Amino acid sequence: MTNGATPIQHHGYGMHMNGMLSPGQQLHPSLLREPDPEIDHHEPSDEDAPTSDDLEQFAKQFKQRRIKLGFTQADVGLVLGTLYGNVFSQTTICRFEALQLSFKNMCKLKPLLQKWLEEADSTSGSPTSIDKIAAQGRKRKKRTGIEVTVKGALENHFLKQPKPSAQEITSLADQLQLEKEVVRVWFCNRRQEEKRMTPPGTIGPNGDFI
Amino acid sequence: MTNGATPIQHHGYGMHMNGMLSPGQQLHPSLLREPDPEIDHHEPSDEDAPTSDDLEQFAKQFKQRRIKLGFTQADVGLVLGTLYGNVFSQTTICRFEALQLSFKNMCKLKPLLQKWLEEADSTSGSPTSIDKIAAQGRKRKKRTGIEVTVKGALENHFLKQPKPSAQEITSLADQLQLEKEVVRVWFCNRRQEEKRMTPPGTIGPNGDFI
DNA sequence: CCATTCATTCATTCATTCCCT
DNA sequence: GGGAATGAATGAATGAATGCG
Repeated sequence: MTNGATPIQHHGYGMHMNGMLSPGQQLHPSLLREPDPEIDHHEPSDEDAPTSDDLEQFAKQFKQRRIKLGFTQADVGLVLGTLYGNVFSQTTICRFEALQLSFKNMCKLKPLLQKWLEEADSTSGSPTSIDKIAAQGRKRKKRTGIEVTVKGALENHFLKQPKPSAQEITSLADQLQLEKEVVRVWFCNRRQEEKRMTPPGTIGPNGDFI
Repeated sequence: MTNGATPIQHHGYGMHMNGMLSPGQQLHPSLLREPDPEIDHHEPSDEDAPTSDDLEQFAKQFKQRRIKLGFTQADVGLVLGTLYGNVFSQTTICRFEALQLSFKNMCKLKPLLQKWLEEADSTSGSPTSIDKIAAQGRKRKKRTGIEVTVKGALENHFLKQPKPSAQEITSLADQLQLEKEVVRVWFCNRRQEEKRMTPPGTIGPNGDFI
């Protein structure tokens, strides 16, 4: 649900109505200000091309400040929308903090988050209307649960061949009793994983980079 | 998970404004080092994956020492925060001692508690004031009380089908006169329970493992 | 005070969209 | 048809409130 608080109980299922925060979620009190009129401030002004270290550093700092200020990841995502017109999900903020985005993507988001951080201090509780854009209706495929053992098999294949051909996918899907599409998507996602700032297997026990 | 390493993160922030410790309680630094004959101490070196037995052993030992030292579970949770930056609730410490966390979670917490245990003796002054970040009002949903009979019904369904679909949840909620969300959360929690080191139904009357 | 139950926040996995070419 | 950005749904970690003895 996500809908904050309405007692209304059932709505059609399968539809989205998304965009929502977790149920019962109450937004940070100071949420929402007006959209910044000059969204277009993308001067090459200062921070261009950050280094990996910059990003790592910033991400850490960002997280700390966010927490101190009492915002959840979801809050931040929403505020970005009201500030700059781009709403982001909790997922994305989470990934940013954990450096689980591509370098390029990190660079893109950094300025937005940075600006938010700078402005976050000013208090003000304006009310808000989070007008969630109402949904649009496509029904989403039911999430497929992949067995651990099956995942292992996929992982093995990936190590041998990260970009299987259509046929390989088909036969693999066949063997593993999965839809072909599911297998294809799995590989897409797995490949993306390799491209993050912190690819699988690069983080030490303490969160240090290797 | 893709890899065994723990991801960066740590949590423990919180805005809790409560004062959970009772006022009278003072952590007293009477440090008695008791000669525990059979401490299974791994070298301070690092954390290698402990076995279930290690954990069980440690948890028991930890509890004993904690009590001897005169700390409550809440105290420990708080001190961890001041020592290492991660505050934990009484609940979490309780779960640790009772092995009611996932194996992975137990492994994560063990080093911290171990370290605290080692250092607990040397203290005497309790430094620190917990920096309370002013939390403010994000309102929490009122806790729903679920009737015993209703719980029974949920439990039955769980045994048949631990992962009900959205529709099942809806209809169940309908039958039981509960909010859909409450039902969904109930199932989430129930599933988690199964994943603890000591799942429901595995403890004998004496607290022994089965 | 400790234990348990309902609830929230953070992390990960499967899925979708939008280019591209 | 793939890659990149991004999200919903789900799982995992953790807590507040309550129960209880």
